[in-house]
Amino acid sequence: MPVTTASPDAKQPRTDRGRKTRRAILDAARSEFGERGFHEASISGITRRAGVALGSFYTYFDSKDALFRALVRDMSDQVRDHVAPVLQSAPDQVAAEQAGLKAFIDFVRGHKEIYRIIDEAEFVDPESFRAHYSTTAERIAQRLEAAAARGEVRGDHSEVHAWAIMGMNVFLGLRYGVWGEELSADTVARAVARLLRSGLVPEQGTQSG
Amino acid sequence: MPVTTASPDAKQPRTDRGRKTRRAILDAARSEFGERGFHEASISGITRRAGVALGSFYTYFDSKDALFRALVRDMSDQVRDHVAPVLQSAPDQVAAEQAGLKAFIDFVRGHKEIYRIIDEAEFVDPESFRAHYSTTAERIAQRLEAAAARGEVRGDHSEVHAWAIMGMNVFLGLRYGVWGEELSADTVARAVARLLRSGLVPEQGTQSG
Amino acid sequence: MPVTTASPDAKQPRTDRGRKTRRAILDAARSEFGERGFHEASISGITRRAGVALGSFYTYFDSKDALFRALVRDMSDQVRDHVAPVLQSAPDQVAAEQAGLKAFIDFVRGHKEIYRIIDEAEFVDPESFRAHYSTTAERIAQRLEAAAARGEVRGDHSEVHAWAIMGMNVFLGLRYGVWGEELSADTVARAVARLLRSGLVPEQGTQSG
Amino acid sequence: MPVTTASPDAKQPRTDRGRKTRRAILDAARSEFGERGFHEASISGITRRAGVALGSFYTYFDSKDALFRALVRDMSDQVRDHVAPVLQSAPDQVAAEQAGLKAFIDFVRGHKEIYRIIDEAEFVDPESFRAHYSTTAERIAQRLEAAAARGEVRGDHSEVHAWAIMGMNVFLGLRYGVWGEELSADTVARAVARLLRSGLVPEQGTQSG
DNA sequence: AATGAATGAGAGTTCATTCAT
DNA sequence: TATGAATGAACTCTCATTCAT
Repeated sequence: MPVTTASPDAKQPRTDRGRKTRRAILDAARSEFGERGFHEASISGITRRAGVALGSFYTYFDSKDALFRALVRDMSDQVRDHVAPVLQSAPDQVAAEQAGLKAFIDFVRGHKEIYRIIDEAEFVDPESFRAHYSTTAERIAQRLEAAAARGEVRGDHSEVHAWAIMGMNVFLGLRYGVWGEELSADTVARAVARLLRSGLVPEQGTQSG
Repeated sequence: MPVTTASPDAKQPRTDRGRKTRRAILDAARSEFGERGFHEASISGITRRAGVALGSFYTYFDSKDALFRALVRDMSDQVRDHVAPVLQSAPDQVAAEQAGLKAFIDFVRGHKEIYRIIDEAEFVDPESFRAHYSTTAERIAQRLEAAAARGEVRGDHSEVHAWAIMGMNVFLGLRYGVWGEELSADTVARAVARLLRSGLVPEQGTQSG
Repeated sequence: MPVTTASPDAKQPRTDRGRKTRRAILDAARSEFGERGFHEASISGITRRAGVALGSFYTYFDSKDALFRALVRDMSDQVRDHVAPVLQSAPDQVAAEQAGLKAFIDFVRGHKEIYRIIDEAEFVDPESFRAHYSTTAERIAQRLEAAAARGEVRGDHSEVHAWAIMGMNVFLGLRYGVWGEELSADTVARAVARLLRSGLVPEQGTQSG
Repeated sequence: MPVTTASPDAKQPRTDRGRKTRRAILDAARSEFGERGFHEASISGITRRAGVALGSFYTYFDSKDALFRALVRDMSDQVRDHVAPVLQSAPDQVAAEQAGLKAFIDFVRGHKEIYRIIDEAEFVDPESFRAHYSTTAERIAQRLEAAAARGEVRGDHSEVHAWAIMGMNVFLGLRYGVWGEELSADTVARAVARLLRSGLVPEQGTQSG
């Protein structure tokens, strides 16, 4: 069992058959919650999709809530794992954010249920919801501060900037990842990078304040 | 019949007493939905808060869903009405967005339930949810395009910029309006305005790309 | 007020306006009960059809049940009033029953709601239901006995015969009055008369196997 | 899968325990619907009688309506199964109808709830109601036509005769099966048989006034 | 470990009836 | 006499959870 994500949920399967059942339930839950939302989703619907008996659910999860929490953490981790690598290899911080946004939109296009699941945590399990966004924002803020130390960006208001960037990313992911794909992920990310680099106002150098 | 607010819900009260009851139910619903969320909220809880009988609810609303929809539209309109005026008097577009964000955070601080209600529409009544954010983004995009015509901002990718700005505003409202008030609305709005004006990267003029 | 049907329902209107309102409610009730049945029918539906306010209903009727009872008695009387006259002028008893059945089917074709209303009394107000059919059967039995005294029919088992005749009439009315009109009322009545006159078996007495 | 009773209702029990529970609910429903009628009957009343939890009802039936439909079909089949055998062994068609009516009245005396249940279908599930009576009448008509081919009865108007016979049977069952037992089933059946054989009119042709 | 029947609290909704105006 | 808002008991149905097998 990995140390970092030792879960307090217990109910870990002890046999191979068990592991397979648990995995089937988790996958089914992702579809069910994604398609119908937490409240409309039902345990019986999940076990039906998973092809296991209703009662088996409680062999692996304590409750509907516990399953949902596990799923939110899982998806949150998946986003991070998908985006984190591309941040490393960028030449500067703005380029890193650009690459991150592109990777994020790409990920979202392949996992459209992520919005319904993470956003619904606001109602089902506010702690998970707060944890997800607080952690994400903090990571961005740390990157910005490191970049500021390297002189790449201004160092004031890193937290505000972090939340602003996260907000942009989330809504652009919703708009161009889930709702429509009129623009390529790359186009969107480049437009945002330019905004981050020099703002919206043209001909910066010649403006008199 | 006024064109702007003609509601298709019927069930409008015909007496003063009726109007007062309907208003009481709406107010109670705002609290109940805000505090407990749509699914945890109950009609009986709402009528208890409103001080009317359970059955009276159905004198004015067709269903729990219909009430929720009415509420979402109502709050959506309220935000717009609160923010719109301050946009007019700004000297330029960036200043307008700054004023708008400040007004928005202020509004949110006085109506913290707005997030729970509008966001939950994603699950309860996706159409309202989409309508709210699509409309909001379009309004921003139009402002940007008008500003571009005046030479105040770049005119490319107005839609992307609009969604980016809306995303920033929403998350900053959540962070500094609902979750905490460590920074003044003005401080946050100024930080964002500077980002919009000239980006995150210092000493713009001397960078060689 | 006629002596014979002095109703204990009280709530008789005292003005012309009142009489018109009461009549409107009764007519509306006939349609509503006929179309939707007693339980699906609603007082508000009836008053809506009648074009009067909900509360006005209770000015003229004590309850939904009382209205229903009034209606059953009313329709029961109407059938009788429609059928009775034709019985008088028949040359013999079988001819009378033939004329009665024809008149009944004709009446039913113009008042298809009668079955739903009278039959539903079995559930809503069993006493009305029993009263309607017992009275009808007794009337037939008395006619048969009078006819037997005149030598027109056999005199044994008049009650059984009365119920048999009533049963035939009711189901033929349902079949050829309400459900379909493939045969004329006259054809049906003549077929039944022949059955009553000489039975179903051909050439009595001379049958060879 | 047996062809004859393949029910489209799904929700069939898979264990013996389940089969017993389903049966208990059906039996309880028969009593409850018979005593109180469809609308006054309640699911909770049924499950209370059956000695199972309220929720268990929905393990085996989709709705109150679905249960009612199942019951109507069940009782309709039971009558047929009870009456059909005695029709076979009669020497001629009139004798068959006599035996059938006797069997029917006997059955009704042991199952007085059958009228309330089948008749209420007119309001709750008109299709079942029509199906029951149309099918019954058709069966009688076919018997009459076969008998006509054998020269036992007249062959004209078989459908009218079938509905007439069914109507007699139904009302005589109500009168002497459910409402009172003043006459034996046999007496009633013999009186009807004589009517069918030779009509109501005495000594055809030799009557002197 | 797996099954699926059983449980019952709790929800939204309807509508006959009352009553203040 | 007429109105229509207010009432609340009662209903059907859902589903997370438990448990005997």
